Amino acid sequence: MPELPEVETTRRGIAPHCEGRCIERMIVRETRFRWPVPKQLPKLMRGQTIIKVERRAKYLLLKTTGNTLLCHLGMSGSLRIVDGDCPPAAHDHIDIVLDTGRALRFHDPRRFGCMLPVKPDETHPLLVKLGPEPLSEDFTGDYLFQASRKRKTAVKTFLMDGHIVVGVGNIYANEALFAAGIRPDRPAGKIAKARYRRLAEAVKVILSHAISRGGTTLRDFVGGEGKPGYFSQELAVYGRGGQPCKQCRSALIELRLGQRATVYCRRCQR
DNA sequence: CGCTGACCCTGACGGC
DNA sequence: TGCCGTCAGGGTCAGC
Repeated sequence: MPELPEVETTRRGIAPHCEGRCIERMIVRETRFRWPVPKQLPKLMRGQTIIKVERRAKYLLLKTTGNTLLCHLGMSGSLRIVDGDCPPAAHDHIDIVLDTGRALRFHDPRRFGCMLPVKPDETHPLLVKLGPEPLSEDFTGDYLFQASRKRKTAVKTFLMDGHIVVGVGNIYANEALFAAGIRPDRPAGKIAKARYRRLAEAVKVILSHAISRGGTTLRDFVGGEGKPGYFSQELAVYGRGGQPCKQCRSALIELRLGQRATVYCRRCQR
């Protein structure tokens, strides 16, 4: 389940194989995604050269000499480089065939992802209202403090809201709140500035660390070159409800906040 | 405007 | 063994 580190890992994996390469053709075997793939997409992209592979939030942007391809991996998606003669397996829905003889292959069993064209110099509506990147200098504890005033929602729900900050999904929200010593169900508007500074720092440290390790593989995520990320043993709380806290050994509490599994330590998080 | 819950989808897993 | 219900999850949208 790709979160920001997985998407960034994918970007770094595919960029060297894509940048400067021409799209020979696109093969679309399935169009039913979160938003349908437009019928004219292969025709639109054929012959364009990929200039740069960028990331915004969990979206990948393949900038070309024509349209930009906006791609989201959803929950189960992956984008990897395959040899041209590699036969498609189940759920290998889209191939972007490059002039190197290889192809960028979009695999997405649950089809929560998307692949959409964006005209040059346009910003897709999906990207307009996004909050700052968590690893940018715009994302600070002071910013979180300001944005959270008068908000009654749980701090974890607040942290996962893409209008506030992008790319912090369920796994990393749980982990960052543990690292910062903040209870996930505490109302966002009632948390002091100093604690938000700790939280912003924790988000940055955890995301950077996960990127340096190639993302968190929980089930079957693979990066751009097909290499799995590190497994989940470094996670302090996520998926460990009922097990002892790694810091104080008391049993971790598991509950649901906004439909999401939430795990925390009653003693270490206040 | 803020917040909650439904929804999209398939694979994994547990119970019987 | 095999069937079936439940869960997982990001992000958008409808409704209050």
